[in-house]
Amino acid sequence: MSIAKTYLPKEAEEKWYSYWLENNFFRSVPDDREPYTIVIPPPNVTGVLHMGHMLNNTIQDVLIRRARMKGKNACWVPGTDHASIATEAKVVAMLKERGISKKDLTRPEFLDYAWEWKEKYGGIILDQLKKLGASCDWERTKFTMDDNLSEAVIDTFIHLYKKGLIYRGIRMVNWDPHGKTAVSDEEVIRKEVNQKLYYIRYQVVVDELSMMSESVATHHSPLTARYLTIATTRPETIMADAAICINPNDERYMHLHGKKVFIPLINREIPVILDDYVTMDFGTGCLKVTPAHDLNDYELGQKHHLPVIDILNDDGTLNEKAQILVGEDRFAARKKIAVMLEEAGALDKVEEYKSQVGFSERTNAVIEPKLSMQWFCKMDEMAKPALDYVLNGDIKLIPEKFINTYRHWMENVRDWNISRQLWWGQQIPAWYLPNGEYIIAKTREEAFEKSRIKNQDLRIEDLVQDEDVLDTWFSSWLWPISVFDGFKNPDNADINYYYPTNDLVTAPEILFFWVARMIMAGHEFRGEIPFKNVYLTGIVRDKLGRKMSKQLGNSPDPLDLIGQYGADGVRVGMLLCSPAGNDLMFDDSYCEQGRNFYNKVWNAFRLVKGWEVDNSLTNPNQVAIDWFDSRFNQAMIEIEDNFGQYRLSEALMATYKLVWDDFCAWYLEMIKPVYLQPIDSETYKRTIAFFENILKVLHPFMPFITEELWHDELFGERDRLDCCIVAQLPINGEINSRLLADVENVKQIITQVRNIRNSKQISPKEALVLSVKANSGINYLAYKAILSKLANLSELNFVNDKVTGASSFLVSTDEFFVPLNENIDVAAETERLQKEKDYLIGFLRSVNAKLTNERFMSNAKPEIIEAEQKKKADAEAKLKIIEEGLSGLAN
RNA sequence: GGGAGUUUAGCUCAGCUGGUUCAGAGCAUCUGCCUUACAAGCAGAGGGUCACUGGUUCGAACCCAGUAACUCCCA
Repeated sequence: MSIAKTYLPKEAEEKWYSYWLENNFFRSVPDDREPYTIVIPPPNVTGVLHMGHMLNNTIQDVLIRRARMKGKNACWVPGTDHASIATEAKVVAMLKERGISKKDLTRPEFLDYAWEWKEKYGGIILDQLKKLGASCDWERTKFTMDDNLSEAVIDTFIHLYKKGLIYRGIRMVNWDPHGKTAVSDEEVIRKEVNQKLYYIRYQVVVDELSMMSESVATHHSPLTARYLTIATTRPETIMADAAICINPNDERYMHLHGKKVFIPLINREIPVILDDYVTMDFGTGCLKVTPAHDLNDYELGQKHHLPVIDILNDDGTLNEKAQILVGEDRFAARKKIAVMLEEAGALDKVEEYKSQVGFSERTNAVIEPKLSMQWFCKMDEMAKPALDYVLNGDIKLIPEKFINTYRHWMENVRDWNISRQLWWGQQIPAWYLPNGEYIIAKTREEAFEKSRIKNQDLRIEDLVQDEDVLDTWFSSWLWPISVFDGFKNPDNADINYYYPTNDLVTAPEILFFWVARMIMAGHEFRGEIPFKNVYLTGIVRDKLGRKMSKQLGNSPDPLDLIGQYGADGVRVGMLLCSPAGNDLMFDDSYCEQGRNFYNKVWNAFRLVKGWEVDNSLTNPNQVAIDWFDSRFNQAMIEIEDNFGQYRLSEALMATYKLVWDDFCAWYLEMIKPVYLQPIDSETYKRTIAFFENILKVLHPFMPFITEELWHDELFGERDRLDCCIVAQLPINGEINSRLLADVENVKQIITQVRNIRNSKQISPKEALVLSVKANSGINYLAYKAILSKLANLSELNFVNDKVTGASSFLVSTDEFFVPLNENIDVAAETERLQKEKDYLIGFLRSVNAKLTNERFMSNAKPEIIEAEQKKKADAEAKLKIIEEGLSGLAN
C-alpha cells in the first residue's frame, strides 16, 4: 500500500473521530483504575466557538488524552450553560423577527419558544468542539437546566435560605436596561469613554437674611452669590437630584452653608449639604446628589436622609417623576436637556471628559445603577474555607500569581446578587401570600401547606411565585457536583469515583464568579474541594495585543482555521503560543508552524515506509540506534516534567525538537540507506518501534495524524481496538549519558565540517578527508560511520601531530583538520585563532579572579569551586592548543 | 485612588535555589542549496547594555530600593 504524498487532514479527522466514537474510546465508567477527571467549563448554549474556546479545549483535550495514555480512567464531562440573559436576549430577538413581542406572551409560552431555540441551536458549540478533536464522554453531556441540575439549584437555594445565607433586600444594583434585568458586578465591563462634562448653574434660593449677608459680604461676586455651578456627565438626571453637596472645608462655598437651591427647568428646591466626601478640586467642588441613580450618591443620601427619586423606567426611559422629557430615552434626554438648559441660561459650559462607564457584558447596554428588591446570598462565611483551600495548597492555582488576586477578592467579598429579572432559568422558589409575606418552598403545594399554618383561609391560587430567576452562576457553581448527580444521589458511584475532579481549565477572568464559588459549593455541599488544580489560560489576543472581538472583526473563525491548517495544526498552533496564565498573541502563522510540523512527521513516515529490507545485511547503525534510544528516554523525562508543571507549550516544544531535530534531522539521516539501497532488518525494526513511540508522544497534541499513521500496515496488523488514542506511553528506559555527550561532540564536528564547506564553497557532494588529533578520551572510531555519512568524508584518520596546510577546528579539546587542495589563508586563520585566544584569556582571567579571591574560596559551595577549577583546566588546555596552532601558522 | 503583574534577540517566550563558556529556544531574517521523505524543505550564519538608576554580594538577568512604560483587577 502506498502512502499519499501529502496528509489530508479533513478526511482523517472525520474518519478517526467517528471511529473513536464508534468504539467508545471517550466513554468512561468507574472501574479499578485511577480516575482522571475534567469537567468542561460549560460554554453558553448561545455560543459559537471562538478562539478562547479553542485554546481552552485544546488544553483540556491534551491533558485528557495524555492521562488516558498513562493508564488512567480519563473522563471529560461536556455540557452547556443556559446563560439566562444571553439566551433570553437571543430568544427575544428571534421572536421579534417573527413579529412576536415578549410582553404579549405568558411565561410558559415564552419558555416553550426558549426551549425550541435551545434544541435547535444549543448543540452547535459542542459539535464544533468535536471538529477540534475533543475527546469528551458525550454520553455524559449535561445542560445547566436539565431536570436534575435545576432541581439541585432549587434545593441549594432552599438549603442556603434555611441556613440564613440567603436574604432579600433593597440594593443598588447594576441595571441592564436592554436585558431589563439586574446583572452582577462581574458582568459589568468598565470601559473608558469620551463623554461631555456639563457645567450647570443652580440658582440659590434667596431669602431676606441672605440678601442682607450678601450685601455685607462684598468679596463675593453677584454671580457666585446667586448661583452655584455643578459639573456632571449626566444632566438628564438633575430632576432626580436630592441635594447639592459641598465640602465643609471649602472656603469658596462657605456662604452656601444652610442654603437651598433650585433645580433648573423644574425649579424644585433642594438643600445644600456638607460632606467631606466631596473632592474640592474635582469639577467645581459642588456635587449634585442623585441617590436613585448613582451608588455613591445613594450612600451619601442614606447618610443625610435624603429622598430617593427614581426618574427612570426599567427600559431606560424617563418616567413621570422626571416631570419633563417623560418617555424619552436617557441618552436622547441628555441631548435635549442640554439644549433646554442652554436656552434657560443654566448651562455654563461643556467640556470633553474621559471617564469609566459600565457596560453589560451580555447586551453591551450602558449599565444604570438602580435601586430594586433583590435576592442576595451571603458570601463571607462561605468565602473563608474556600480561601483556605487555596492558601494551604489543597487547590493549586496555575500559575501561582493568581493566589494573590484570589485572596484579595475573597477577603473583600461582597454579597452575591442572585436574582435576575428574566424568565429563562430556575425560577426562585419563593411564594408570596396576599399580605406580602413569602414562603420558601420547593413546590406550590408545599408552600401552600406551610402557608395554611398561618392562614387557614388561603387558597392555593392565592400564592404567587417570585417572578425572577436565579443568576446563571447560581447553577454553574454546582457544576462539578451536579454533572455527577451529586445532589440528588450524594453517594452514587459516579460522584464517589470522579469527585473531586483533577484539573479545571478556565480563564482568569472568571476566577471569582465561577472558580471561587465552585470551591465554596464544594465545601458547603460535599465538605471537600471540587478539583485539585486550576489551570488558568490567558486571553487570546491578536498579534497587536488587542482582545479578539466580534466588533473589531479581528478574530479568525476557528472552523476556517481548522479547514486551512487541519485540527492538528491548529491545536499545535494554539499551544505554541500559550504560556500558562499569560495572554497570548495569536497569529495564523502559529497554525502554519503546526501544519509544517505534522507535514514533517508525515514525510518522515514516507521515508521509512519506502525502505526495502534486506535480511542478509548486518546492522551498521547500532551506535545511532543506541543514541536515539537514550535521547528518546531523556526527552520523555523532560516532557513528563513539563507536564507535571503544566508547562504545556514547553512540553510541546520538547516534543517538537525531539521529533524534528533528533529523530528527523539526526537519527534518520544517520541510518538512511543510500538512495534505492535496502536497509538491514534490525535497523528497520528498531526505527519502526521508535516511530511508534513517537506517535504516542505526539498523540495528545496531534491526535488525528498520529491515529492515521498508527493504522498503517508498516506497523503490522492491528486489532480493531488497538488505537493510538488508547496506546500506553512507553515506560522510561535507560539513558546512556556518556553516549549522549559523545554524540553532541560528533554533531559539532559534523557542523564544523559543513561550515568549512559553506565558507569555502565546497559542494556537499565532494567527499573530504578529516584528521583527528584526539586529546580527550572520546573514541571517535566508534562514530566513524556517522561522521563519514553526515559530513561526507572519504577518510577519517587519526594523527599525533598537527596537520599543516589544513583548515582546522577544535571541538572540546580535540583537534580536527580538513586538508584542502587550496592554500590556507594564513592571515584569516591567524585572526580567527587570535580571536579565540583573546576570548579564552579573558575567560581565564575571570575564572582566576574567582579562584584567587579568598572570599569566594571561603563562601562558595565546594561544587562551585570544583566547577571553576575544571573550567580553568579546560580553558588552559584549549589555550595551549590554540597557541600551538598560532605558532604553527607563524612558521 | 488602592492592589497585582509584566519589561530578556525583529516577534512570542524560557531562564527553577544568585554560581556550567549564561545570555537561551521557536518563529522571522540573511547566505547557499530543487542533495528523489519533506522548498510546508535542507545546510549554515547573523541578531540582545537582560527597561533604567542605585544597592546587597566574592559573584546579579535572578535578591533589595527607587524610576519609567505597559497590562489586569478593584474603587
